[in-house]
Amino acid sequence: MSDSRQRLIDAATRLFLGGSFHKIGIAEICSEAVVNKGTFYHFFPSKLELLLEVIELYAAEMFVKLDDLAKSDLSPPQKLRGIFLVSQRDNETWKAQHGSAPGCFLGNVILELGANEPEVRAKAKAALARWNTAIVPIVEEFFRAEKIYNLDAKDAAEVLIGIAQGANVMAKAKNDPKVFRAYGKLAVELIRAVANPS
Amino acid sequence: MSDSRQRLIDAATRLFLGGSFHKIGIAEICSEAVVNKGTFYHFFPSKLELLLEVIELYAAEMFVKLDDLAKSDLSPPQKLRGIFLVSQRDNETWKAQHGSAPGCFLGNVILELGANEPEVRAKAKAALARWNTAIVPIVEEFFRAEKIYNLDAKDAAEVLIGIAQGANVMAKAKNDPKVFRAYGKLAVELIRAVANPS
DNA sequence: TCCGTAGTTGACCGACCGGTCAACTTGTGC
DNA sequence: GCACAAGTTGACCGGTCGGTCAACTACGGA
Repeated sequence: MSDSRQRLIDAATRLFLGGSFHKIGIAEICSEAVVNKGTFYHFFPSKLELLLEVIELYAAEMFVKLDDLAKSDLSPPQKLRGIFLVSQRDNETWKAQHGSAPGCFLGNVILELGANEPEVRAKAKAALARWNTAIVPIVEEFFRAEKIYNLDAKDAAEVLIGIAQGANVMAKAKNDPKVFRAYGKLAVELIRAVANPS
Repeated sequence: MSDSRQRLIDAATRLFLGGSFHKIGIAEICSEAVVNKGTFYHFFPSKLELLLEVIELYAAEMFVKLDDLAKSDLSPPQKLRGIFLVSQRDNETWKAQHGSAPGCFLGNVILELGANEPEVRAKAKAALARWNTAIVPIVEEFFRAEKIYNLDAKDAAEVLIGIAQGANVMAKAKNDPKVFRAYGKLAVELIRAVANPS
């Protein structure tokens, strides 16, 4: 069994995250994967099809991280903040290796292609929905701990994802993954505030 | 006096917002602006240089909108929420004409080019800082109205911008500008909550 | 009227784009 | 040992990329 296909996916994941879909050429992906162009088209019908697969895998990886977080033994508020720390760690790791905070691959893809590639947007939307299901248990646990009964966990989870996407934009703009810490802290207060309006 | 230069900027603004920097070619910009390629390079040394100018103008336009909002006679909480309604209206207008929510041009540019083009990132960072100065009066007014004395208006303004960026990502992912309303509502509660921690 | 400058034109450049293809090698089941 | 599929190769395709350039026109000031 050849691993060319996997090498192509790995290479594309790295290159797309570090650059952008339209900037990275197939030749570059093949070069990074040490594979010939013909082999690329043996495994993928088009560059876009490869992207869809990369999105899928990125989404799955992130889902696992969030799921692990949900199953961890951290305190409920710590878990909530942990959602942001996951992104922070990813950004820090990448920046240490490449010099720039990359943001969230899903957010990058949505903003670059969301308006013109319906398949990409649909895939990204589905990925966000999956992340939502990973976060809901965290939110529910937080609700139980804080005796919050008047909020919908799914709605809250979605807002958290949105704020995390915003934090990714700011982290990339400032090239500083530390911004996530502030947003994580605020998110906890936000949920409490919405549950107990003044 | 020729208006070719302005037409090029207008065309590029439209095309970049609807697509992405790397996807749009100079030929396409020239075609949209009804200008020859040679003329393009008479006014701009490179495609990137044009982008920088487009960013500048987009940032200035948004600054005016936020500044007008600050000077309006809306109530303090309404002004806070208005920050999000500005983006919502922009997205709605564009979607009505082109079918897709475009997000925020600044966010789009940051995620696509922020990691690889230091000039772009610097420009975008500066633009975010200018928006911050437009929002600070809104936040300060809100602080006065709510008798909040323990928070820094500049910090709060920055968080608001970050959340608005996140809302733009979500709006583009769902192709639904209505999401802004929820984030605007939440932002008000968030500020209150951080000021009065439980 | 003439000059200089600003603006315009479109052919042209080499490089690269995404994608194709027919020939070839390698691995597998029988 | 053979057949067949899976995988690999790299030359090749038309088209487009960002950018250059020398020739040309339009126009305001002296």
